[in-house]
Amino acid sequence: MNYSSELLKGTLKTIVLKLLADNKKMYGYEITQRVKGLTLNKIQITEGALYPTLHSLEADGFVTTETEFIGKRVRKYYSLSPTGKTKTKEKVSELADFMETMKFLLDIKTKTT
Amino acid sequence: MNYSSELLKGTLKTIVLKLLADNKKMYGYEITQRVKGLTLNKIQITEGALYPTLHSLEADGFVTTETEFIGKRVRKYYSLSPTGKTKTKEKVSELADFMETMKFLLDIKTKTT
DNA sequence: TCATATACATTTGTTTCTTATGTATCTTTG
DNA sequence: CAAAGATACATAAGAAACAAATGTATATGA
Repeated sequence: MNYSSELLKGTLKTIVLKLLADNKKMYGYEITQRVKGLTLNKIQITEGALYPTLHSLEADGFVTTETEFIGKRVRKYYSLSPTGKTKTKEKVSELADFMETMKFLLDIKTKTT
Repeated sequence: MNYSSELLKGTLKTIVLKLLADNKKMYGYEITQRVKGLTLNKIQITEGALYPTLHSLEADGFVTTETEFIGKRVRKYYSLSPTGKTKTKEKVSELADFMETMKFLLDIKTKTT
């Protein structure tokens, strides 16, 4: 089982930033596998979502990259920049706050009628 | 303050369904005000988002409508259908599950390097 | 050798929202 | 009493963030 696709929207960037904050450097494919493993296959990040996200984070200066060769195959590592670390804290705490709000909304038993 | 807009994506339908489950019947404008009030202005549902969502829920048979006139002004009430009630439980529990997963992902302190 | 996994990337949708616009009535306030 | 703001519906155009599909290439295991 995995979640209906619309739920991931808006959280992917935060997930990626948080993983980079916890792991110093990671490459794209590794990120997809890590998330898949950590969430027991519930969240599967597609390549069409991940790579544009990583490129966008790089364009915004939140991550830096270094290319490494494993045999003949290229591997592109991503690391947080100083502003990226600040951004990560903001995004994570915003998402945590949002989840608290959602939890409250989903639990309410208000009666008006 | 309010959340960056992308966070609401994917949760709006669930919020609406849950409100209807708790309140028997509500009209569109009322829903926007209720959410605004309950979340202390953190979540403001726009009309361009809400009405298409309500129409979509109706088209899918999850809600039924009844029109009422307050003076000369029309007011359209929405109520959950039986399948809508089932759908609500599904969506709410899926979102709750997703939030648990996200909470876990955001708290991890895995070290690999 | 052939399927699967690893690893990057882009293109073309689709969904779901925001912003803007439109219509109309009701209420409050200077 | 006029004008602003609130109530109440709706749709259209555009943006954002994904999924799905496609492409290229190397490595590995059966």
